[in-house]
Amino acid sequence: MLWSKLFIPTLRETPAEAEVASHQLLLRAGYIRQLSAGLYNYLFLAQRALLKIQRIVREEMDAIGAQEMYLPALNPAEIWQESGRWDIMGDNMFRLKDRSGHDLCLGMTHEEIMTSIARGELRSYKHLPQIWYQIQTKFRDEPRPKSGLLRVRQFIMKDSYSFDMDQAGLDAAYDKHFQAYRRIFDRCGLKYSAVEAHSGAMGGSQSHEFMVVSDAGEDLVAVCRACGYAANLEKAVATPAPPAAADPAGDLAPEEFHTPGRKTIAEVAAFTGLPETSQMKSLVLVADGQPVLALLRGDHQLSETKFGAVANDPEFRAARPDEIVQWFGAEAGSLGPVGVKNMAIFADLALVGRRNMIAGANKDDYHLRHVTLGEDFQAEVHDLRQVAAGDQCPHCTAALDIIKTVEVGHIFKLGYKYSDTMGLRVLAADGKEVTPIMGSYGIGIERILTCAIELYHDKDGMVLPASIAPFQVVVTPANNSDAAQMDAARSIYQSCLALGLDALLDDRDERPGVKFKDADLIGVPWRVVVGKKLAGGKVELVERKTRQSTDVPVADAAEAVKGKLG
RNA sequence: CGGGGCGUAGCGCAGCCUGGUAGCGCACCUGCCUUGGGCGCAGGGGGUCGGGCGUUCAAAUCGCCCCGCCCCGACCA
Repeated sequence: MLWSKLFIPTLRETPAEAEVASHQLLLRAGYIRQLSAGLYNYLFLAQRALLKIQRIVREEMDAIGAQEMYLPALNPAEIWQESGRWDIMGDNMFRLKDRSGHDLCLGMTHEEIMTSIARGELRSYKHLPQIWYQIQTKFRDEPRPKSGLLRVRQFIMKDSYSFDMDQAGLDAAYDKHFQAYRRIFDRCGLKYSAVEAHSGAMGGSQSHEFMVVSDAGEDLVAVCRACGYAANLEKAVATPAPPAAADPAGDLAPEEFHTPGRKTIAEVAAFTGLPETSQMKSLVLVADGQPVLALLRGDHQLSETKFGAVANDPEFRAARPDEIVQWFGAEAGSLGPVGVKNMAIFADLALVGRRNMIAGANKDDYHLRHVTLGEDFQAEVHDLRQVAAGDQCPHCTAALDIIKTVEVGHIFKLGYKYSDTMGLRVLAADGKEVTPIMGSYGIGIERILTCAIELYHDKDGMVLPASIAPFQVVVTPANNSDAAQMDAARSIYQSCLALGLDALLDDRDERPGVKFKDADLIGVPWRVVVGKKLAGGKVELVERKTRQSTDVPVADAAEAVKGKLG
């Protein structure tokens, strides 16, 4: 295509509202423009790159036998009410009414719709297995859209759903997706890792997230550099560092002592001269309308995901100050488990085997020493704590790192949640009715582009992998008013097209510096410069990534580019 | 939702404290010039100063309310 005819509004300066590199470059390179918070216009270049990504996704999905569909984004409330997600999704779902007052919503994912298709048509085990997918726009009323295309309210998602007769079938569908995802992200040039993930409260038995390491990311992942263990922090397990001080030995009884004004773990540690690891942290939470006391080692953090799963209420909340006073007779700085009878008590694993710790006395400005789990109070023991950097890897005992990542894909075994609640049944070979088992698999299309930019850019712009760059090569005549240069450039451009390359001819009447800057900015992987060396029959072939330049004869230029692109 | 910041030409900003003519750089248009890393000269166009109400002879500037956007914490591809 001819650059002079295209709409590629590059910016010399970085717009003030953009913080992360990919957002800045997408704006500067003329890929996108913002319409509103979390809503972006994808201009020509973005659309081209996204189409290339979608093509790769399509090819790999088709290769595992998945069938593409196109489904409504506008959904009736009823189908979401059937699965129960009309209420669960809360404010994250865009809702509206039609002219006759019926409730509708904009789809966030398509489990319900896919299941509704299946239950109407799949009748026999002979119809299974099936893998269905779509590449479509999804809507989520994000509490906080941010970071350019990383977290938005309308985005393109590839989501697929598998239907199988049994667990073994699901395992096979899951594995097919795992392999297909590897091929997709490899072809898009991403550096990523598949990590064990939390599979949600309902039914999920196994789950992996495909994560790209990036400071722009919001997901924390615990990784072991020694053995390769990697897990989302929501799910990660590890052995905590040992307590900083040994517990007092002996079968001691709890003993009250005065701690005036000491409310936080740190204040009590300073006051008693004992480390935070010698204390029990008491948190009061309300799950399913019932109060729960959660106990952790003083220096540990509660994992909200783990607690939500254990308490069977992912929407749990912290207790209000007035509730705490009502239930404990003391304020939040002086709470402990001893004598608590009116609620469930959950203790974290790290408290097992500990003796004679410090805890609140349920009396303002007083704490207890010599508190021991199982002797001075009883509790259900669960894994409640969030893993911290420096904890020991559960597989090899090396120290874990915690890194920031972006989730580009997520696969998980749904189980029977939708097929069961929405009444999907087929007849098995023995004539008995069976509920098929499902899997659900997503990929964020824009996130692939965003992550590629985050991973591959320099001070001059994007350095996109050729597989997803909007153009593979740009032919740049240095001086438009030199007819010989223009003729040669046009001829090379035509040859590139004839070889099937995605080529761009920068025929703009601009100075060479402008053309070079723009080409660098938008991230075209290869550039053919037609300039002074034309007198000697040569043009330059320049690689965006390395800046390496080689001279090639005019007649060979197009073939040379094709060779470089493989 | 809680906390913080910002809103003046397409972009980046100054002006606001101390009220009185709306300004700078880039971009854009015209002409000349120039042609290997965002050239130079000359001329020119473009503004509800986010919106509303108020104070004042007079408001971008002071006060109140609202809206929008960005950033930090609770959610997801």
